[in-house]
Amino acid sequence: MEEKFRLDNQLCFRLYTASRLITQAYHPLLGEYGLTYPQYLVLLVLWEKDAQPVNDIAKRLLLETNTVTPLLKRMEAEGILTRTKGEKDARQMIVKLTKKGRDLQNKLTDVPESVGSAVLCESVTPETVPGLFKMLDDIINQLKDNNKTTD
Amino acid sequence: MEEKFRLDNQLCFRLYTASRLITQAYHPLLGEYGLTYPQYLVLLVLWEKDAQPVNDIAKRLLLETNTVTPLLKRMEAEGILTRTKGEKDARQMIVKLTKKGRDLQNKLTDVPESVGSAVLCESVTPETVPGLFKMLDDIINQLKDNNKTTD
DNA sequence: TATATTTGCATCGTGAACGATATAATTAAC
DNA sequence: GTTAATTATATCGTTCACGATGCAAATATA
Repeated sequence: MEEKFRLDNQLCFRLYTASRLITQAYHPLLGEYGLTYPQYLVLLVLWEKDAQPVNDIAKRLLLETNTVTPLLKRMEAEGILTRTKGEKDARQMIVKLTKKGRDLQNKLTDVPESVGSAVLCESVTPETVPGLFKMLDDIINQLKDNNKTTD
Repeated sequence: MEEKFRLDNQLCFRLYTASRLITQAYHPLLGEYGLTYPQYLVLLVLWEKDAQPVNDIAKRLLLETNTVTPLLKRMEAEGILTRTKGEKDARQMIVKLTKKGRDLQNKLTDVPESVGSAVLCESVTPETVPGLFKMLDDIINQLKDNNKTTD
């Protein structure tokens, strides 16, 4: 009874905490440009491929549209992107970066390395990161399917 | 420029997503008893050691008290725990489990294994989990210190 | 071509996270 | 023993997450 409930035996608590702490590490870097971490994720998606419907962005980030929509609206209010009705499909909202949104990539050029180096430590090195990625990807794929089929 | 900004190269996005998806896996199991995942974490802490001040619970979970206080109030409203002023130090609020809070441990007895097995996959096995734990712990310790010294 | 179903997005409500700030009790400094 | 600094907790405002629900456009079915 005791052992399985010990906080120190919980994978989820570690993931939850590590996620929160890395997000906090991003905070001062992104905050300089008025961005939050989820907004930064949206930028990563749009820098890879501009002009996507809300749904594609949500799917890429494994989030629901009801999370992404308000997030996009705030970014629109900041002048980072535009949301325009799709021409082919009037239900879609096509999200496009503005010049300001594109320019942010240059301003944030040091962010990935800065956070990356903050994370490096004894057991997390350029050699071990691929293995860590593999495990996290497997967990994500496992649960992504699981949380859908169990509906 | 391209490569370092690719979503697929981001450790944080993986941690963020994995954390969210595992939390979602807990949801149906905990929801049955009206609990959220952070509330479950509070229970884990109190099951290990009952009658702790708010600060000790917050420190254990690496959360701020302004996150934990409202959480505890909701749990108090549910009759899971009590919050009473400390006798030795009147600033402290001592958090104690009620019978209902203690009894939840028996009701949730299958939760750890249930979620644990949902996560198991090719690269995440009883053999590899300790290594994963080590990496996450190192990241957490690294950033825990970092986010404090950089103040 | 009507009607039913699905799809894409939005709105609403609740519960975290967390920075900033406030308040009261304790401790330290003088 | 006042006053100053610290500590423990709480309050407030903003931004996610996300379940539930609503609505309009598109697609499938009869």
